Amino acid sequence: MEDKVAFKNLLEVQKKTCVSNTDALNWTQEPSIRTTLGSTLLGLRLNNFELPQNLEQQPLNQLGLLQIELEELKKENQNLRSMLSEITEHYADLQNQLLLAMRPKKLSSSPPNDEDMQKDSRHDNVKKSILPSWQFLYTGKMNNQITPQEAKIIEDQAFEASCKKARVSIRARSESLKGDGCLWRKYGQKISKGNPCPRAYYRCNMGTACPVRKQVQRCATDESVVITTYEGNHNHSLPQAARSMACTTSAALTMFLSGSTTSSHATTFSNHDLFFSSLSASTHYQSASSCPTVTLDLTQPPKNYLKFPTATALSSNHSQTFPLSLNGYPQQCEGLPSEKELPLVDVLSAAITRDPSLRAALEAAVSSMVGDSQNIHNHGQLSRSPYDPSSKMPAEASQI
DNA sequence: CGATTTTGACCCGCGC
DNA sequence: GCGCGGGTCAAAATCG
Repeated sequence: MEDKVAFKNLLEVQKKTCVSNTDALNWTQEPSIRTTLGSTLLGLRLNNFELPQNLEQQPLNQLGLLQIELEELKKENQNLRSMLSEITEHYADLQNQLLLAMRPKKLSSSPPNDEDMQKDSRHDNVKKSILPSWQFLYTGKMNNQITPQEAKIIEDQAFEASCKKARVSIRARSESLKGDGCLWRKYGQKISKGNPCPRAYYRCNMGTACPVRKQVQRCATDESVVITTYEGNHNHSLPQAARSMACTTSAALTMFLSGSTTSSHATTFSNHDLFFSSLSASTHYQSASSCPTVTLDLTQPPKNYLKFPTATALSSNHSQTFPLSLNGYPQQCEGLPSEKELPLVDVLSAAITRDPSLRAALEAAVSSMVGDSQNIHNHGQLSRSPYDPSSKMPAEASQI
């Protein structure tokens, strides 16, 4: 009897896991998600045929009940497979629409002049380093629809966008801050306009010539909130704590790009210092640097983010913040139909087509971050901070 | 004494 | 062209 109960529980867990992992596939083909879903489906399929060893001793009516459940699960498994193929197809369509929306801008522009040509040659090496992370857009059936010339145009746009480095900004209560696992060297401090608290500038001191920098500043309106902004990618290996943070921020960026919070991610990162359940995110251009910045707000109270992830609302006004929800609750958006009326792919494609700034932000974020997520276990965004109790507390850290 | 922080000067992009 | 503001540099100061 215990075996039967345990087996039913197993089936329930598998059902829930499978459904939530399908949710997780929304508009992303991130390998980790695909792997997770694949292994879950495989496990479900295998377990369908791996009955408990003493099942033969169960009464026939119980066996029949279990067989019925198995049949139901098989059907559900089949449905999930069809959903998966449908979602994959929608994702490819979305990619197509994104590229189509990007094409007219460059195709209608004048031919490149000498200066453009010089710029091209000057940045060829940089382009080559950007391309791999951008190339994922040219996968699947896209290969049949994008000519090499168009691909180059899009590549140019990706380069232009990624010149404005995407940054990750984290808002957190100072008392909740822990070390991010990396060594930082302070190289400057400034009083910025509109905030009496000084802004401190740090450079990663772990690797030689590591380009990663971060800014730390207390919030002007709430001094208990510390805003830490990271920029660049580490060019060296990181300790476990830094990798953990990197996974968290990179995954947040990935989810932002895919427009959903996935249960598989939530499971994967639930043990991290910065917990997704208290996360809300937005991306915007900072006035001074024109950098697209993804902001992770860890000061908000936890939300029930395990609801079915849906489309994110997208602002049509590029001078404002794009309200992007990572908690599964889209924000209503003027000018766009209700998401109850449109599938996610339509909402996203409409918003991307409508808003060039969002498009640029996506390009920049994809260019600078997707490549990192591919090496997520080797590199990281964040590491030991001046707030790490084990490291020395800089004087300005107590001021900000 | 080397490593790190502090702090004023400088650079550069942007808006007017 | 000029002023403003953000970001960086580098010499001096401080720390362990």
